[in-house]
Amino acid sequence: MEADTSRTEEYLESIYKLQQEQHPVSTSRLAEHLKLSAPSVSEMVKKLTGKGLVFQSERGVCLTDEGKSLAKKVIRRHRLSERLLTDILGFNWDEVHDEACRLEHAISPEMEDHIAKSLGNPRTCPHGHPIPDKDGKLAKEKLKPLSELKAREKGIIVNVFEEDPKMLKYLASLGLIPDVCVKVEEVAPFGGPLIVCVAGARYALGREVASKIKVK
Amino acid sequence: MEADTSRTEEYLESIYKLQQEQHPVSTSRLAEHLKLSAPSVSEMVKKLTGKGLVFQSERGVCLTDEGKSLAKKVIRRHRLSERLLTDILGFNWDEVHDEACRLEHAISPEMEDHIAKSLGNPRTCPHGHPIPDKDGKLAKEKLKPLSELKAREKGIIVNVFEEDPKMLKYLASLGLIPDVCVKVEEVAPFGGPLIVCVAGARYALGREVASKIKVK
DNA sequence: CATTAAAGTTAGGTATACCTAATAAAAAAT
DNA sequence: ATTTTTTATTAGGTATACCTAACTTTAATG
Ligand SMILES: [Mn+2]
Ligand SMILES: [Mn+2]
Ligand SMILES: [Mn+2]
Ligand SMILES: [Mn+2]
Repeated sequence: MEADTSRTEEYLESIYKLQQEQHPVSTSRLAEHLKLSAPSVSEMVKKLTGKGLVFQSERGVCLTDEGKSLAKKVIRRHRLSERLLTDILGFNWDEVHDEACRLEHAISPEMEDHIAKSLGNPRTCPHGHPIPDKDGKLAKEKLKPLSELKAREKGIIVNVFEEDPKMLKYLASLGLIPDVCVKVEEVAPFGGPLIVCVAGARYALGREVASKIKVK
Repeated sequence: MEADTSRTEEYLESIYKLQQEQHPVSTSRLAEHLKLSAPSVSEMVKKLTGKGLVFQSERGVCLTDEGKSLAKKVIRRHRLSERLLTDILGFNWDEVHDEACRLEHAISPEMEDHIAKSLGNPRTCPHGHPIPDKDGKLAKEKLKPLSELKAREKGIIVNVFEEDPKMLKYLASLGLIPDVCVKVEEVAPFGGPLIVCVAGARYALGREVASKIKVK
């Protein structure tokens, strides 16, 4: 039962996020996401294994139940922080990720409760991702990336799997934010762009970008 | 121009606060306030000296101009955090110190600005201490401890120099909070208690406690 | 199948910030 | 003026979390 540091939290958070895209998380992806060298991550993963927070399968790192639970606590604090920053402090959605990534380690359970209460127990972060509740329960919906819609199909944006401020700013400038209805007008062949219609306007969106936007 | 860590900030903050009570700050007082061993503090002070943030005089540690400036930035973030916690998130004044002491290191200049703006540029923290402005300017008033008032003298509480939650809770329960008018009814001799009148009620207050309450 | 490339780990090292035990210096008390 | 006490520092050590360079293992490719 060793003390848990903010670095531990940061690793677990990253592993949790990455495993949503691809299940066992490779050391190299983790290192890239955390902007650390591979050996640093390799070493830390060993320590996390020792603490019973992760285990290493054939193809990569997996969270244990305890690790998953801690990760969700961190993610709850992260997403509540983001909401605090946008809804109360007037930040834009593209400015909150890094800020929240620091705040999440400085927030006590009491502050977490106060934020949740003040915000009226929000269900999602500004990017549309669900906020785990106190028991770690996470609402999961069946979503598909916008890039998989066919021509003339419509969808409502649920979330945006992206943390790069520039990309987020760009998406917001097109009105591609949660709860907005998008219609795919055309899909260019050979992995080409999508022509989408948002609030009456038409835009060409690269596949890569469109794959980050999850719709229902 | 080395990177500045949260520990550096914490030391400078403590030194700044302690020097207000007694100018050059002794290693032992600093160690006690930071809840660290004397050798740890001794060592860290040497490092801070190397960074040009403090210097050691005959009787103790003093902040350089750069150290003072950094300390005031930390204190600004601390006090703005406290205000955020009480005014927006609904904390009581006795619950915010430790929380703010962690938040202050996780807040960017942008967040600092957003908090200040959202709160309407508050001039003081919930305990009545002035919030340094962006340029480090600090409003200073001539105050005296409540314990120095004579019988039948009145004062308005400006601030409470105390961070212990229990004490703060006690003071709030008596209504001894900033902007409240207190009248000293009697002063018991030989360092005995003061009988004070607050909002029509009468209380006996120890000298020690009364010395923490600054009035004008 | 052999070679090359990618991914992961070991080895050895650094910086930061803490600790206890021992020692030195300064202040207070006798 | 000694002795005692307090205060400060040095010495030696630990934990955490990072690094580069070198090596090993695994996967991909000709
Ligand atoms: Mn984070
Ligand atoms: Mn988010
Ligand atoms: Mn602090
Ligand atoms: Mn305060």
